[in-house]
Amino acid sequence: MPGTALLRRTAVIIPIGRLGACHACETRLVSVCSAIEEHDLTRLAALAVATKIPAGQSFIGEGEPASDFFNITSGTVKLFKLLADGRRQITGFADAGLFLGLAAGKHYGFSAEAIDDVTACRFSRTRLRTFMQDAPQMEERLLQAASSELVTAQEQMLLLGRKTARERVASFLSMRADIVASCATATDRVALPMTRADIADYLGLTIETVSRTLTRLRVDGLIEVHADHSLTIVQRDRLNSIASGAG
Amino acid sequence: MPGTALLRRTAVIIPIGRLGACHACETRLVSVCSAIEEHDLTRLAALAVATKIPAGQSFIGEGEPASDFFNITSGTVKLFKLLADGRRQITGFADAGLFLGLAAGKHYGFSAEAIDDVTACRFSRTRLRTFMQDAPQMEERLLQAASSELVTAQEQMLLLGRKTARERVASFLSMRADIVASCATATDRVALPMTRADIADYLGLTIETVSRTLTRLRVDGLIEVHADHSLTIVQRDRLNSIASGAG
DNA sequence: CGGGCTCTTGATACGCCTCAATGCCCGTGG
DNA sequence: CCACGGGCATTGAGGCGTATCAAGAGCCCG
Repeated sequence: MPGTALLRRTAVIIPIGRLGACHACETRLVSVCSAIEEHDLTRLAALAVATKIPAGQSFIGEGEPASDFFNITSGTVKLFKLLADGRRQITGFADAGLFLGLAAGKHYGFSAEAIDDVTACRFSRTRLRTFMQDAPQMEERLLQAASSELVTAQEQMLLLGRKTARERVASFLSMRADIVASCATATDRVALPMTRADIADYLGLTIETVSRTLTRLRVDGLIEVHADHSLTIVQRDRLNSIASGAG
Repeated sequence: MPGTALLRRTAVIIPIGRLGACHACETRLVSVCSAIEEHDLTRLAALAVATKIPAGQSFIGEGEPASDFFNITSGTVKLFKLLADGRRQITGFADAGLFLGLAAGKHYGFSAEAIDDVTACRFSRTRLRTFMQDAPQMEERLLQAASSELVTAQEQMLLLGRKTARERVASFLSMRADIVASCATATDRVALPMTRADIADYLGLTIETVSRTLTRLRVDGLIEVHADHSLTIVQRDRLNSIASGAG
């Protein structure tokens, strides 16, 4: 069976204090906080607890009471679900700017672990709910965020249910390239902070198939793989057409 | 390739008028409208257009401007995405009470088609947005609905990425049984209004595999299949344990 | 320089897909 | 009334894509 993984849990997150830094937050423009007006930002800042999460640290466990939301400000997080025998499905990667914790009722429906060193703003759910009663733009923004995540989720279902390994990997690379493109820092290098095992568990494949598929994409001249966990997409259109099933 | 399907589109939905029937709506208690207080219901009713959608009718097309929300009041709808060559992934079935259209930005990210005869309340997105400015409970309720759909979506990703055919079918039947159980009408019969092709496209399998798997579950004494597109689950615990990967 | 981890590559196995045939149900028309 | 046709479901035989098992290379870090 594919997707075997161990769940390491240590309940240590390092709060680095209420910084009141929402005004200066680099990710504010792309994140849910962008909806908040100047005079409300100070109140929001009072709710936010800036935290550091070291690489490899698990900080949300499926089934635990859903007490907090997180807004990632740097680094990358993986979200996943497990079966009893250890098979793992990564349901998404959360990069800087992403709001985390919407997919939860009373309890989290997923687990979360930092891939590299992560900084995030933590919000108490109950306090944020109180805050939203005075700041309906925030609630509207969260609804937008949830809608956008639903679109992404459905796209991923299409990938998992109907795409071939080659199409899945092409889709993944294309997606990652879009994230890079949306950042200010212009570069043609696509960073892949996650391991092959993570990519495999995200795409519903095995490590070996991901590796072989990447090799074939490289041999076919579609990508160039670099040593530092990054790669360059040489033929973006062909990659996209493969990703959409026309390749 | 599995999941081949034709998209039939005829833009006919039959409006049967503003009924002002929100107060009496049978699905109100389970649907998003449950958040609305009595004195606001009349205003909501003025927005809702009750519509009939005949079986087989497509009424939302992926990529079209997302103009409306729908609240299903009877019947079952399938939501799906297509690849260029016709491969299809059904991302969900929407039964009575479900609110439809959250997974959309400016344009719908999916298509929708009635499986059997469907009745639904149609809401203009822009008008509903206006309504929500005075009725924040509605917005909060929509956020809840979106969260709940996200949880379901992640569960489905786990199914599509990591479960075997047997586990997928067991999960599907268990899910359907839960829906029946949540209804007032107590019965041990699980109705399957959708075809084998629909089930296959929902589970990321082929018609034949679904059929064979159902046969095996029947031979193993876990279910009884009836002639009228319904079945009975004989051993619910064993089915559940198969569904969760422990089978 | 060794140990562990990640990644790649090869040989083989297997679960599900593909292709094909048959049966069932039901609406239609003679 | 039955013959016919089309859609849906079941079942079987064989093939293919991805998983599994196994080995080795590259790399980081102590």
